[in-house]
Amino acid sequence: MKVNVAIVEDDKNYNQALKKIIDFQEDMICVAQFFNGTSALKELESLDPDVVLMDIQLQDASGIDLVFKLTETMTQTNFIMCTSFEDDDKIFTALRAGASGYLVKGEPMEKIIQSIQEAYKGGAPMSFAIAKRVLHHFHESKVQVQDLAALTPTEKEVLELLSEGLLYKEIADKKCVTIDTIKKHIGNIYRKLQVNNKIEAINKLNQNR
Amino acid sequence: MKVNVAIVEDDKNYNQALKKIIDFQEDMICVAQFFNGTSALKELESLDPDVVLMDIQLQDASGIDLVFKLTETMTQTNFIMCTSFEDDDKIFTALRAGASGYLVKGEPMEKIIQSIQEAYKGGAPMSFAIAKRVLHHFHESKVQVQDLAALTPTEKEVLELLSEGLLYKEIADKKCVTIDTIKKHIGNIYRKLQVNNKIEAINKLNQNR
DNA sequence: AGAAATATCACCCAAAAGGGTAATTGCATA
DNA sequence: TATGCAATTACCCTTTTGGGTGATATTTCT
Repeated sequence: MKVNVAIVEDDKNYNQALKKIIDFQEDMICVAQFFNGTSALKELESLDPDVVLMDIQLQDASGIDLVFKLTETMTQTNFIMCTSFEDDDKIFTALRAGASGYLVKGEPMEKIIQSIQEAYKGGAPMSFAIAKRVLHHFHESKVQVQDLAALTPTEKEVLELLSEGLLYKEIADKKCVTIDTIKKHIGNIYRKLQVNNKIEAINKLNQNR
Repeated sequence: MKVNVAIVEDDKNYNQALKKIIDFQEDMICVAQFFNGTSALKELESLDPDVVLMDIQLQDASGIDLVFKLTETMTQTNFIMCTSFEDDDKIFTALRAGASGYLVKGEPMEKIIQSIQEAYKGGAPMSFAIAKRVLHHFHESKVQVQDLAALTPTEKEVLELLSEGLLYKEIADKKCVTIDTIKKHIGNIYRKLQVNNKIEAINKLNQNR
């Protein structure tokens, strides 16, 4: 059984080139080519391809919006975003919208073929530049861990509950202590984290996870 | 120039097998083998390998802690975590600690070799199961976007400022309106998001990005 | 054993947050 | 044109939060 691939790409030459190289593979076939977002949005769902190569920048639509809408119903289809510029924000927006992979244009054809197979198998094919950004996204959390390390176990627990939206009183009830104790803990937390209110403390917490 | 690889793995057989297959490659060489965390922590830094294959579960240490410490100084080295069980939490903790890739044990040797090369080039090699989890991590954000969509542009802006830790008064000054206006906006935000305080509102915001 | 850190509770006070009601203006759409 | 929504301001009130000070018991470390 061949992998069914659809292409949404408004550069006609690139679209054609993709189709050719895909059809040239033994184990995959290009079942549809779209040159704009409107027709893709209308017809892709009924075609139900295994993998879609989706250009991010179309004249009449954003590839990200298309993926966002289409993934609602096409749960079996894997979308690979293709873009000519590596925009930091767009990577994460696209992945959140439901994309499985993210390639920059200019990848060698063999990398694209490999990515289609990887997406089909449930992986997350990405260009190196993109993978680096995604990694960096996680690595960012590493800064300033020493701040949180200064908190005692009780203080960490209180901060955790605070971050869930509990009031002082609710935390006190949960821990079976008075509200004054919680106030004391929170005062100490603020001093150690060098912040002045809940939000700033929670932001510090979130930076570290 | 060959890629210098170090192995930290307490399963002696697996460690040996890895070394053999690495040394068999033309373009890489195993420069060190460690069978416990202590010796790895002491000696890895001076060896300065290009890529380290790091077992997560060592008898005397956690591979994640090792990576956390070592990446502080070994900024040029790429760490690939190896684990026998795919623990959801551990993936993200490891990536945050500074790992470049994450493989489950049982990958074919060719996948491991390919991953070493990918890590060396700055990519993020991952087993399919892991890539799926990472993707899922992003896809999770997709739920409940409709809530935030109900906010007017002004309300979104106010919520954004609120999430940065600004006080009502500071938001009012920044937007050159009275504090009562801000209170009104925030009241509307809470109603639309069905929450009762800042923290809950900001949590909803963070779920969507 | 003594010192330091931690966890607990109490009281006071001011600032901030949250909820309710009401009114005005402008803009867009039915 | 009318209706509704968005944005703005005002005033009322209560609860929550944050900061300061001080005290006591327990645990931890030296």
